[in-house]
Amino acid sequence: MGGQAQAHANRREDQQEATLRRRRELLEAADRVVLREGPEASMNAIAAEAGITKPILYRHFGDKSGLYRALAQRHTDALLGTLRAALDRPGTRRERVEATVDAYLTAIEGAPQVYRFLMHPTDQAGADTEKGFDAGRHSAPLLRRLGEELAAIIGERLDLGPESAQVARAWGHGIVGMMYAAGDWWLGEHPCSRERLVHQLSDLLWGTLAVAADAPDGPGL
Amino acid sequence: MGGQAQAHANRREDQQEATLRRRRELLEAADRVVLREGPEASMNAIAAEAGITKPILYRHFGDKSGLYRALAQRHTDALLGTLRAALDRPGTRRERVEATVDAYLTAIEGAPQVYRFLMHPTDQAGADTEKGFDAGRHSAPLLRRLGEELAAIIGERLDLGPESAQVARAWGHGIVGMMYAAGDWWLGEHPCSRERLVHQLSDLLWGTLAVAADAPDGPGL
DNA sequence: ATAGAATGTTACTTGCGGTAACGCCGAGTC
DNA sequence: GACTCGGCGTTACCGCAAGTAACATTCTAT
Repeated sequence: MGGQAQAHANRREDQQEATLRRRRELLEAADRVVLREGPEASMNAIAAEAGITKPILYRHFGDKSGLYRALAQRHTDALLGTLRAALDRPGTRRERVEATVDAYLTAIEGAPQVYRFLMHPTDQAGADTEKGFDAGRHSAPLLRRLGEELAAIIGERLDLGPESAQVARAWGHGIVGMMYAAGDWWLGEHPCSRERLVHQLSDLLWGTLAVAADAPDGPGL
Repeated sequence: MGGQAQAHANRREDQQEATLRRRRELLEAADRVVLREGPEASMNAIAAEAGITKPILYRHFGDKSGLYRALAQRHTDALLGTLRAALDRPGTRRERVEATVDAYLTAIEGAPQVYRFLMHPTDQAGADTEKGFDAGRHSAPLLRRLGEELAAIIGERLDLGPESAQVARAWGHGIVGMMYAAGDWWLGEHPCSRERLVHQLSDLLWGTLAVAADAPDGPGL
C-alpha cells in the first residue's frame, strides 16, 4: 500500500471512528430521555436532547425501533455481565442460583426505568409472516436474550443427557420467565424483601412444589 | 310499584339489555380486527368493522385501553377456565401440573393471535407514580391475572407454612412466567414437540436442576 | 472550479387517538 | 300537535407522533 492509499485508508478509519463516536453521543442522549420519560419518548424529544433534528437520528439508526434496539443492546450487555458474574461466584449450586436471582432483582429494583424500557416490546425486523404478523416473536428482546444466554451456560455445565441443548434452552427460558414475572409483580407490590423472594423462587426451582404437603383442609394439589 | 312505574322500569331494563347487546357486537367486531391485524389495529379500522364511526366506540368503552381491557377480559376468562379445569383433573400432582402446562401451550399454539393480543402491555389506569411512570405495572394483564389465580389455588391447596399466602404468590407468578417465556420461545421456534416441552418444564419445577450432574468436562454449575 | 460525500435543517405528509358539534329519531309530557 | 330529553349516530377537526423529501453548508478530492 503506497503512501497515498495509506493516507486514504487512514482517513476512512478516522471518519468511521468519528461516526461511531457520534452515534454513541446520540445513544447517550436517547438514554437520558428514555430513562426520564419512558419508552414513549418521542424522536423529537430525543433529537432535541442531542441538539440535532430528527432526520439525523433516522440517518444513524434507520427508525425508532433501530434506535431502541441499539439502546437495549447496551443495557442488556450490562445486565448480562452482572448475571454471569453472579453465576460464576464460588459456592454451591443453590448459592449461585440464588445469587443470580438476587442480581436480577437488584438490577430491576435499582433501575426500574431501565427495566421498563428493556421490557417494552419492539417490532422485530422481518416480523411479518403469512399470518400477517409474527405471533411468536413479540416478547421483549431482553427476555429472549437472557434465556438463550442462560441456556448456553446450563447446557455447557450440566449433564442433561442426549437432548442436552434442547433441555437447557427450555430451562433457560423458563428460569428467565420465572424471574421476570415474579420480579415484575414484586417490583409493583413490594410484598416482601428481596431476600425472601430470592429464597422462595430458589425453593421453587429446587422442587419444593413437588414435595410440599397438601393443606389440611383443602382439596389438595 | 304501579303499572306505570313498572312499565318504566321494564323499559329501562330493555334498554340496558339493548346496550349490552350492542356492546357485545362492538367487542366481537374488535375481536375480528385485532386477531387479523394485531394489537396495533386502529380504532378507525375497528369502527369500520362494526359499521360505525369512532366516537361510538369511545362512548361505550371510554378509550382504546378500555376497549382492549374488555376484549382481554373475554379471552382471559376462557383461558383461565381451561387452566383451572386442567389443574382439577384427577391424577398425581405431577400429572396435574403437566396437564396445566400443556393446556397453556395448547391454547397459545391454537390461537397465537389471541395470545399476542393478551400479552401486549396496556397502560394501567392510575399508572403514574412519583417516578413519572409506574415501573412495576407494565407487564401484560394476563400474566398478572394468571399469576394471582394460580397463587390462590396453590395457597389454598398446599401447606406452605406461616407465610403461605406470600409464598404461593411468589410461586404462582414464577410458574406463570416460566410458562410464558418458555412458551413464547417455543411458539417462535418450534424446537420440539409440545409434549417434550411440557415434560421439560415440569422437570424444572420438580427440582431436576438441583440434582443434575455437572457436565464431565465443564466448570460445573 | 467542480463534483461528491457527509452533516445538518426545514417543511411537510400521513395516520393515529381522541373530541366537539351537530343531526335524527323515538318516547314522554303538556 | 309542540316541545324536550335521551340515545344513537356522523362529520369535521385537533394535536401529536413517526417518518421523509428537499434543500443548504462544509469539506475533500480531482
